[in-house]
Amino acid sequence: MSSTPISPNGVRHGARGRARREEILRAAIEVIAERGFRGSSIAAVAEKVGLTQQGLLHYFPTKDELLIAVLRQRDEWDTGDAPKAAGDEWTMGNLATLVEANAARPELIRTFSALLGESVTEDHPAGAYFHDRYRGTREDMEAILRREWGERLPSGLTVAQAAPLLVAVMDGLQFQWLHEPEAVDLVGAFRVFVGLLGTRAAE
Amino acid sequence: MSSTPISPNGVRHGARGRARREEILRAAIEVIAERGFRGSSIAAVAEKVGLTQQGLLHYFPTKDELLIAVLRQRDEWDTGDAPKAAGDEWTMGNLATLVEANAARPELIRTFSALLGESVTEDHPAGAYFHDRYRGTREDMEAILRREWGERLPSGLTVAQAAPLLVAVMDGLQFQWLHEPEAVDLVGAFRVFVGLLGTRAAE
DNA sequence: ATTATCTATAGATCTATAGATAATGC
DNA sequence: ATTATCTATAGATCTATAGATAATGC
Repeated sequence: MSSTPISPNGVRHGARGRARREEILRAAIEVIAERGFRGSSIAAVAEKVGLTQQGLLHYFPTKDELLIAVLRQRDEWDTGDAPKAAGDEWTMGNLATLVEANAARPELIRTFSALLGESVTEDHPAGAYFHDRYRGTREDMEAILRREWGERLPSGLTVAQAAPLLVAVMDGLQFQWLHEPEAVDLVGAFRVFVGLLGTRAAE
Repeated sequence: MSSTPISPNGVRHGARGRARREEILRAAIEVIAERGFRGSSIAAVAEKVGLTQQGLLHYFPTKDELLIAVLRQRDEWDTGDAPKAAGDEWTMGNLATLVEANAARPELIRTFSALLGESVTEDHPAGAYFHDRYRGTREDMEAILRREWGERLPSGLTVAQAAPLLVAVMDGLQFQWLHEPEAVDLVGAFRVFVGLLGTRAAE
């Protein structure tokens, strides 16, 4: 029995193959940022890494499986590179730092936003991913808010009320920022919102 | 000289044609809600109204022109049907009512959200539209906020700070709501946010 | 005349399968 | 042996143009 790792699609890969897969995923993220998922062809991704379309299909047997892998990888490069020190819990503070880091990687944001848009259409291969992700993200936000302020924020909102708003503000600001980066201060606006949540309401 | 109105693409239409155009736009909105723009074919739209693909192209000579017309029409059906009495100014109150009305028309929201996502990709035919729309919407929000509370809101934010957040919350909540309508209270969450903006901060 | 539709069709793509060949790794 | 790639190709689509025909409106 070989101990060679098996990728989610069952194909075995050595170190060489693993590097190739990552290269392909990087290219796929770029292509999706440019044309969305439905609008992009696997041939365009293949060309970017110097493969034929059929060569790429050796690593990811279908276009949908490539997308699933992209979503996983994107997540990792996004939150994985996060400024959160190992072992530390997330806090409102480093959440803002994450937004700051994102602002430096517009292609990751563009890919995410394009896929988020497509994902609301019927039978989209990213539909389940976003459905689950949102549920999880709201829970994560609740945990962070609770750790920071307890069940009720200084502004008077409950964590259950604030969490979806926090997620909405992050997603929504990204769209405005992608369309007009000069006019929208992604990080600044996010900080203002966090400040609003944490401001004590008058009696 | 005929007084027959001329549509944006230069084709003349009588009452018959105008009704047909509207029928096509309604079908296009449905198809885009299902498959996005890049993912949908004009043939699918044509079939919905009982035309051949080539028959549809008589009314909208290219797929892109169909999309532009869809965006215009969607806007009209959205804000046009708004609960704002004729002549009245927009207020925070009927903004919430607009969100309420939207929640009853998920297909319009789905079309909007899918197109918004696609629009951040390169050379997308809706790119200019969304760019301009965001700029305009932020200005509209600033005007509404200013009318309601003056240059500084009770919470301490300036209208310039609050406007992009207001837009972001609306867009962002819609995505969460489309993915999990049972878990996200679109109208309720929006109202909570408006309340947050209008809550007086403690000294 | 003009408007509304249709048939026919060119010319691009796109995904995925089949099967060959070259390179690598025990 | 297994992995990495390639050529060939089937089978679907998709947009848009050309040109014919039927219906409608002054």
